[in-house]
Amino acid sequence: MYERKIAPNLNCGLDLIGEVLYGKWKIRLLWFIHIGHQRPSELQRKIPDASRRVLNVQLKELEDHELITRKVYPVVPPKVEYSLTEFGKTVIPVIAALGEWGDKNEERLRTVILRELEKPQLGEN
Amino acid sequence: MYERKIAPNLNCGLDLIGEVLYGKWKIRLLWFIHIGHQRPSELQRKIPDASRRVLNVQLKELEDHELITRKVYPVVPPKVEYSLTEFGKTVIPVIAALGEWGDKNEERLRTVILRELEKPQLGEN
DNA sequence: GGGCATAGGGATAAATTTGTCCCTATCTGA
DNA sequence: TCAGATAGGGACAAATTTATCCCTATGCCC
Repeated sequence: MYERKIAPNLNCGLDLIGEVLYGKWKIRLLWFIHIGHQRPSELQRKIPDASRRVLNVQLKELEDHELITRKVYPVVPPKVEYSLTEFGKTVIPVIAALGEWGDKNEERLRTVILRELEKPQLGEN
Repeated sequence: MYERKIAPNLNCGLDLIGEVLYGKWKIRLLWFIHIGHQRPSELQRKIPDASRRVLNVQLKELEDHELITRKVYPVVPPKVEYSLTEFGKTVIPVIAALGEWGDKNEERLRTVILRELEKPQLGEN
């Protein structure tokens, strides 16, 4: 496992929430679990751009940070279900606010984002 | 300048907002500009853990994404002031929600975050 | 002049995150 | 028996982000 060489900043609320939500797929994972997709294979199908490996890693971190719980059913084939903890549920409105802002401004965001992606080779000196 | 090799996902609002806010210092920059620290040197003093270089890069991206504007005063020594655009102002409540959640749960977050940092060498098998 | 503050950029290195590949294990169904 | 679904981990590579170092330029102050 990777071991940090630089300590994180934990000065303010923004630093703290960043430590637990910052991760390419974490917010999506929380959201999908929230709306009822609780099994790893389901989540992987919902987020096909993420590799299984990374989803597992990020799920583990969410679990370590007490935002979700992992319940293992002693059956074969294995069955695992993730659920939001009470603590995890409290962060859902914040994620919803993020998503709403993104949706509301979809067109504009798409424009400014794609503009940067499409002409990186033209210097603007 | 770094050129992406993998296209970003722009499927939903969460992807879109991620493209413009994802960056170690971006949220902090927006916040500090919001509360009145508008000059680069001021921002650098407010965020001493970030290198000047990276703050400049991230400010440039925020500007490209139309969240802030950069006003240059033709004086010597140089003077530059960043301001939120109208668009940028609309994201402030979302950032505030993030910060509030972090502040409200400060103690718990600090606990779970530090727990992971402090015993990475003890296997849990 | 020398040093500091202002603002910023290029080249490159380091840190961190994310992805790929391959392996384990069990039961079901063809 | 062999393939596929289930869940997951180790080793390693690639991508991406962030930091470091050094450079430019001007005016002020001592």
